[in-house]
Amino acid sequence: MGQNFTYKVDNCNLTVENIHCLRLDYALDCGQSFRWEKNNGHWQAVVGSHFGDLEEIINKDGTINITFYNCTKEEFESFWIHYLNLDKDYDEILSCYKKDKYLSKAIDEFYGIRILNQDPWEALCSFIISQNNNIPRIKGIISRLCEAYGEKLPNGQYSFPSAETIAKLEPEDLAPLRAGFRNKYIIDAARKVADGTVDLDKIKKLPLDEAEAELLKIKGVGPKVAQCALLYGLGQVDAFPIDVWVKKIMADLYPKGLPNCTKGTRGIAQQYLFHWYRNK
DNA sequence: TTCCAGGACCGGG
DNA sequence: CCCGGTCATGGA
Repeated sequence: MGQNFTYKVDNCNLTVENIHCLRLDYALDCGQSFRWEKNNGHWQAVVGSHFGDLEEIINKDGTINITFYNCTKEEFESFWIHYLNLDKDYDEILSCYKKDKYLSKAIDEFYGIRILNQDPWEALCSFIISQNNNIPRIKGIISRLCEAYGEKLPNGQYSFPSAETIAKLEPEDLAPLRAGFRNKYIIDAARKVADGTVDLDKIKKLPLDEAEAELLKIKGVGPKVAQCALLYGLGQVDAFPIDVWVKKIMADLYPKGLPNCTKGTRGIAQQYLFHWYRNK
């Protein structure tokens, strides 16, 4: 059970039925991705070279459909399933978490959070920008970065600029982003990714500690940013970013550490606990 | 005005 | 190794 969704194509749109554990309001706006916007009930963003235009519909029986506007079967299968992790059985993972007092509360309130499979470079760059910063400003900086150096799509939206594009710039060139001291970090990351000093594809397959060590070669990437990049962009579901909130959660609620049931998927537990604790 | 935001760097002890 | 100050920016 859990991931046995079905979908049908109607004209240019594609509707997915019987989706378990995905609420767009949570998954797309829980501090893991900074480009999604909700317009008239539609969640919209450029992701890679794709423009996502998603709408969630709650049926009378409580089940949830999601319509992907202007989306082909091929695009859905080759891209969106992986991006949204639709083939991962979250119900099975969460059913195990429910034995824990606080995780079960977080799940009751925020069922539908998912870890996205974002582009490695975009996730890395975004979380470099996130350091000592707040979410509205992070979104603004990333938006200006895309407008300045991304590719303009036919619909007028901009893609996230490649590491190769950013690598050719100097920190001063990024002044209009108003990212402050992070400019030099963005450039250093882009250059090391572009020239292979930091090989993101290789890092995907490394054990967590070795993967983190590779990312720490970048100036401006510490443990927190590295774990975020690993969790949100490099497919490492056991990555565990510790920010001020998670630090509080661990001290207040889990002085002896997270329960065993989170082993292997600690990043998912982290996301539920983070969102729950921050919102209360 | 001061404080704070999903941190990291740097210097000194 | 660990500690505090510092770093840009802008909203509260």
